[in-house]
Amino acid sequence: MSWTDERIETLKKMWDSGLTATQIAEELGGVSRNAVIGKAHRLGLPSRPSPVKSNEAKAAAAAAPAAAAPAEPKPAPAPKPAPPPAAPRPQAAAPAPAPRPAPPAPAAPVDDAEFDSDSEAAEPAAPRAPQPVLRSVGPGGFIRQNPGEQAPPSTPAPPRRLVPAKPSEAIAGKTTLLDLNDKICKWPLGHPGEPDFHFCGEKVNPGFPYCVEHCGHAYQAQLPRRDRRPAPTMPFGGTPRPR
DNA sequence: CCCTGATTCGC
DNA sequence: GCGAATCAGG
Repeated sequence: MSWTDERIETLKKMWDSGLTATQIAEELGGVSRNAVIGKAHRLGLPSRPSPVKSNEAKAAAAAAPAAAAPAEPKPAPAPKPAPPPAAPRPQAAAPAPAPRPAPPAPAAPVDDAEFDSDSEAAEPAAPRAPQPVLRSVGPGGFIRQNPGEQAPPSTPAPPRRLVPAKPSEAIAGKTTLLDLNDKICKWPLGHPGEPDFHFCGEKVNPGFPYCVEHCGHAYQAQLPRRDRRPAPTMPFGGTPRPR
């Protein structure tokens, strides 16, 4: 399989949606997850929380002893033909202030307790809210980071597809991956790979990856423990609606 | 073990 | 440019 324009586009969007390389590979078909990752990097797509610590400082010595390392534990920073002006290794790439769905976490129980105007100001309309301890919940009931907050290296474990990729052309008028862009709500509905998997598609709340409505679901103040329910776990995109 | 993404390097 | 092999952390 070759990287056609459409396939690249799909890759970008799925990558941006926080899907794992494996999921993307399966969805695209004909490619391995390595291919997806390799392509993603070649495309310059933003790095995502990887299990591997990003030791920028010491990373130098961690080159590639596997390929050809006879027996020379020479940690000497091989003076490679380093480009004079530019930085040697653009390892630290932390641009996207935009939160992305991923970190699984003890689903934050969200009772249908509404936030009145006189209550906590957890309005999504206030992206730069001074509140430091304002957690939010992502599409699977995942704890999310606030905009501008760099994600701690939490293990991304988006729900796995349980069904093989299907042609899935049963969806018409639905917002598919191909329809995603910076302006529309990326709130996923259904599971990737399922015939009816699609995205919200509403206009996003500026500064957020979701529309106003889904921001309301995604960004909520952490409720007091006492008010939590044991496990209101919500499957990936399981029709997030107030209970 | 499994998973993940990052990186390298032969093609 | 591509991606298998490999690395490395969780």
